[in-house]
Amino acid sequence: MAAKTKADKMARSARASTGKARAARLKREPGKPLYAQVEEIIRRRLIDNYWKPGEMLPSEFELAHELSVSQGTVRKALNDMVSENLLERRQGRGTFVSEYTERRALFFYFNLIGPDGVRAMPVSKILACEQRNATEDERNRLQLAIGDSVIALHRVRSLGDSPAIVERLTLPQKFFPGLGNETRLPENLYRFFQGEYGITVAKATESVRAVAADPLEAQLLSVMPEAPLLEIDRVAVTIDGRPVEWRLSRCNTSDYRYVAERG
Amino acid sequence: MAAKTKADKMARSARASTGKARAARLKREPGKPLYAQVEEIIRRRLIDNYWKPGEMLPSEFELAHELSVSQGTVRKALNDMVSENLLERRQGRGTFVSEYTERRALFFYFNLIGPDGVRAMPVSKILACEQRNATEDERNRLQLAIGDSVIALHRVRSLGDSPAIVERLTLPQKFFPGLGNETRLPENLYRFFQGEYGITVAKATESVRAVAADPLEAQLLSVMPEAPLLEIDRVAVTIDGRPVEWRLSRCNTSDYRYVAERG
DNA sequence: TAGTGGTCTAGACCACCTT
DNA sequence: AGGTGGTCTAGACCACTAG
Repeated sequence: MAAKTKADKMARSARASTGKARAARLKREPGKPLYAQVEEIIRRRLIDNYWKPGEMLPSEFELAHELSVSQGTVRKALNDMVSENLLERRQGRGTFVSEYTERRALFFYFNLIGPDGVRAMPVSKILACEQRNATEDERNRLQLAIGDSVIALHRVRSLGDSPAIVERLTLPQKFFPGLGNETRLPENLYRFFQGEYGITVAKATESVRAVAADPLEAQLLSVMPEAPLLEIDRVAVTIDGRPVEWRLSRCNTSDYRYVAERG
Repeated sequence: MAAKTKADKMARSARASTGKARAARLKREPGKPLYAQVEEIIRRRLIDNYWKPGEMLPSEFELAHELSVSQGTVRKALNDMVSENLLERRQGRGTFVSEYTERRALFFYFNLIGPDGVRAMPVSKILACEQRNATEDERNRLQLAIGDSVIALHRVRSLGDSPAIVERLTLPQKFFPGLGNETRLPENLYRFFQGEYGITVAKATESVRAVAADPLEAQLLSVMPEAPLLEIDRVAVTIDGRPVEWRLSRCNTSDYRYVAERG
């Protein structure tokens, strides 16, 4: 994916010149550091898919020359964006736009782990998929207007042979043209969003609480009605802060735990 | 707390020279960056309480001179430690050792929030406090040996007038000499640890799951037996990685949520 | 061997806080 | 006014990766 052909390289150079023409030459602005302006420009190009996931950016030196700043300033901007997980840098290789790999997805967006500390990709079965107008809750969570359409998914996910999670997903229709009443979707949804719709999920906010299983959930998860379930409420947003998914998961945590680091 | 008197300053200078004598002059080591060595030295001094919480460190220039490296190298080390929450830097003021303030404690170590998004400090009531030998679970969590003694606390914490959390705390006796069968402890425990025992909690690992309330918990929290509760399992560790507290909290999350950021 | 990022230095100037 | 950290530059050398 990261391998570069000569054609790729030439295409990139061609775009680079249009980029140079487009980018106003950076000038000192009071109260706004140069490196912040560099970050904005790079962020903009990521949002516009000018540099695509997995692609290599120009070297520090090239960027510095293009934007008329020093290499050190570009370096600070790039390193800042690495800590936002937008870029990855490897000594001797280059700077790359982050991709959703299986490993990344597991690490960042699936923090249920088994008693042995191992994370496993779940297997999903879609129970229902419909298009309809957003409810009030959905409009609030996803910043939608009255009358906006959403795709609503209902699915069960299994961890190690047994059903463990019941999940309701809501996606704004406008971000996913052509995605209709699917019965089959890939397990790694965020990579699918990125590959098929150019939607890059950059981060997510989650909150969790304990709830009692309703009869349907109890049946789907093979637990007693009223059994305690862990509810995970997640809103995923793009690099530019637009919410693209609301996910409400209810998990049987008798064998799994949700982990977090503090400090 | 951060205000500096002349006496403070002179005491610091006096210690600084002993520090200089102690610290081997830094030299290039293959495979180990200079800034990493600077970090180690500073970290060591924090662990030894050579610089105490709230205290100001020498300026970049002074540290650079003392360790015979450039100011930029010291800067990188200090900024790295800021992102670990060990230090705080403020333009025009100086670099300070992090303290547990009320605000910090709430933000980092109390992530239950109300429906309005507000965090409130809970009020605790201690039900029991005993000294005894560590159980096997406790030995594993706190890295203790057979026969090591612990202080075990059982308490109920209220959020906004109603009891919301039942908590069991286990502290290795060896870290808290003289702490016995207390019935009264301050609400901000980590600041208490720091002030009274020189124990600085640097980070914590938490995992959560949903459980059913047992009869005692149900009574203490005024919920039905078997009601779903959020269990938070936390191990807090010091700067040098020694576990100093195991905390098992069971929370009524009908009004509160546990939040996390991903990405 | 050429090109990349990683480290390190030295020095300039700015923004902010304290006195 | 003097001291602090924040920004920015320019250039040197090292470590790693690739062809």
